[in-house]
Amino acid sequence: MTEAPAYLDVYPDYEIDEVQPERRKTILTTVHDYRLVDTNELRASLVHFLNQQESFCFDSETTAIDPVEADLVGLSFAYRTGEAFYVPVPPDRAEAQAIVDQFKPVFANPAIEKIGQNLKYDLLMLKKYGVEVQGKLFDTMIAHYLIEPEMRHNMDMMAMTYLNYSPVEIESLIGKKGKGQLTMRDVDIQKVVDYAGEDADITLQLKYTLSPQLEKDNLHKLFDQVEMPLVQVLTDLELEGITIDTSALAELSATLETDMRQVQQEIYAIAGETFNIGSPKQLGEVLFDKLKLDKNAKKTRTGQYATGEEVLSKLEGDNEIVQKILDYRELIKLKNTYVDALPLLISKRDGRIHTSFNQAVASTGRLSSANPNLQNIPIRTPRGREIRKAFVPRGPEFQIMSADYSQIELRIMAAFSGDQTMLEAFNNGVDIHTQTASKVFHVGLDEVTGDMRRKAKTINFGIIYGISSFGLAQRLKIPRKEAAQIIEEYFAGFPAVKDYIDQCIEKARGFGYAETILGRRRYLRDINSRNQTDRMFAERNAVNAPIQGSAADMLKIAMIQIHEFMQTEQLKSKMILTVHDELVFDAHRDEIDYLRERVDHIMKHAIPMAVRMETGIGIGENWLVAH
DNA sequence: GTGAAGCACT
DNA sequence: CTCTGGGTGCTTCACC
Repeated sequence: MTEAPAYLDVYPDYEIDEVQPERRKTILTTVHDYRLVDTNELRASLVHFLNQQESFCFDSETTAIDPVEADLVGLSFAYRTGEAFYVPVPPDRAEAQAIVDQFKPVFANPAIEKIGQNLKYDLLMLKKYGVEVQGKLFDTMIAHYLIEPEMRHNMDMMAMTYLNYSPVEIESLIGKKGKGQLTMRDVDIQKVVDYAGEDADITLQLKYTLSPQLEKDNLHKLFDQVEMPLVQVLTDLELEGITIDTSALAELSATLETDMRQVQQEIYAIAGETFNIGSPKQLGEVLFDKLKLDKNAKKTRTGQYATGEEVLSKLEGDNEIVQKILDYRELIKLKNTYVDALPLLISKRDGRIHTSFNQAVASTGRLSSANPNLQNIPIRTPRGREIRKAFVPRGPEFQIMSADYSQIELRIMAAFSGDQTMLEAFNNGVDIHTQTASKVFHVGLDEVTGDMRRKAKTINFGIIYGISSFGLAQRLKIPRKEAAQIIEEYFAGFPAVKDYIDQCIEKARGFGYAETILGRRRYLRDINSRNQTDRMFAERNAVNAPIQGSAADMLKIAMIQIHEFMQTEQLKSKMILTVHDELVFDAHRDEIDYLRERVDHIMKHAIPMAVRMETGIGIGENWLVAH
C-alpha cells in the first residue's frame, strides 16, 4: 500500500474524487467509520443492532486460506454503506468460542439475510465453531458469476469495476505470499479493523449493485432458489470429507514404483541412452531425431516435437519404445497425481480428505473441484481403478453409495429438440447408441454390431459437443468425407436434432448468449465474428452450453432436495461428493434402502422434462464397486 | 513465478 | 483451402 499524500493527513476522509476524477477511490479518500468491537458490552450492542436489520454483510478473517485447517481471527460486519465493525477473536479456543457464541443467535436468525463474498468459506469457518447460519444468503461472488460467467469474480476486481474503488491489499498487511508471510493474527489490530471493515463495507455495496442486475437479467430465481441454497449443501459436503484407505494407496505406490523403474530401464535400453522421459523436449529428440520414428513428425507451435498420446498411439506398431513410453506416462501420472498426493491432503483434524467445490468457475454452470480435485479420480484403466478402491466408507456400519444420471446430456438433447425417434428410444428403454447406429447405418436395432455401436457412441458425443466432420473423422480415424456422410445420415435419422442445433445458433446470434433451462446464461461474443475459427467455437458452445448447463442445473436442484430431506430426517448417512452427473454418499447400512429410493426419485424428477430420466445406483465397500 | 505440454475425469 | 469436439484441475518441464 502506498503512503497517503501529505495533504490528506490533515483530512484523512477528504473526498478527492472531484479533484482527480481519473483516480480510483481508496480507504484514504473515502468517508468511512470502521470500529473495533472488542468488549462484551460493544459486542452485545452490535448484536442488538444486527438483529434489527433485514440483512447484514459479514466477513471472517482467519489464519489460513484452507478453511478446514484455519482458525478464526475475527469477524467483520456491515449493514450501512461506509460503516463497519470488526470483532477480534482470540487464539484461546474457549475464549474464542465464548465470543463467537454471542453472535450465534443473529447468524441463526432465519429472518435476516446474510451477505458476503464467497460465503461458503465463512459458513465453513462458523460451522467449525458450532454456528449454523440460517436465512437467505447473498453471495456477491456467485451473483457476479451468474451475471458474467466468464469473468473473474474476486472482490478487488468487482470493487474496481463497479465501485471505482481500490481496496486495501492483503499483502500490505501480511506480506507477499511464500515463506515469511504473516497471518492476520500477527497484524496490528488497527490495520485489521480497516482491512476487514472495508471488506464487509465494500461487499455490502457490491450487493447493492449486483442485486438489481440479477433482476434485470432474470437470474434472481436461479440465484435465490438454486445457487444460494447450494452454498449450504456444498459447505456440508466439504466439511464432511471422505475417508481414504492409506495402506491400500501405500501398497499401490510401491507397486507403481517398481513397475515404473522397470519400464524406465527398458526405455533407456531401446533408446541407447538415459534421458528425462518426462521432458517432452528430450523425448521428442530421442523419438524423432535419434530413432527417426516419423520423418514427418509434427511440431508444436513452440517448435518442439509433439509427443502427446494421440501422436504416440499412431506410432505404436513402429517401435516397442512407444508402448513403453505410454505405460511409463500412465504409471507416473497415477503415482504423482493421485497415489502419492492424496495421503498428504488428509486433514489432521479428522483424518479425512476435504475437497473444495468451486461454484463460480465453469462457464457452463458446472461445479469444479480442487485441492484435491476429486472429479478426475481415474476409472478407465485397470491400474487407475485401483485408486478408486481407496475411497472407502467412514466405518463398518457404512457403505459407499453412488447415484448417477444415465445419458443425462443426450436425454436433455432429446427433450429440447423434441425428436420423436430419440424420445421414443429413451422412453422405451432402447439403448441410445444402438438406436443411433441403427439410424446412421440403416440396419435394424437387432442388427447393430459392437463396432457400429462404438462408432455411434462417438457420434452422439460429437453431437453434444457441437459436431464437425473434421472432429468426427479424427475421433473415428476415418476420412473426412466419410465422417461428413455419417453426420448427414445422423441428421436424416434425427431431423429434429438438426433443427434444434440450428435454432441454438440462431438464438445465440440474436441474443448474444446461450441459456439453460433455468435461464443461466453464457455469453458468446464471437457468435457473429468474421474470424471463422472464433465463430465456429462460439457456435459449438451455443449448442453445448444449454445442454451441459441444464444438466448442471438438474443435478444442483437434486442435490438441494436430497440435502433438504436428509437434514430434515436427520439421517446418519451423508452426501460427500458430486461429479457432474453423479452423487456419492457415505451411507449408513440401516438407511441404504430408504436413501436409495429417495435419491432415485428426487434425481429423476428434479426438473420435469419431456423425457424419462434414468439413474444408476450402486452400493459397495468402496467407490469403484459402488460406481 | 509463468506458460506450455500432457493427461486424469465427465 | 483453412480450421475444428464441450467443461475442468494438477504435475512437470522449461524458461524468465
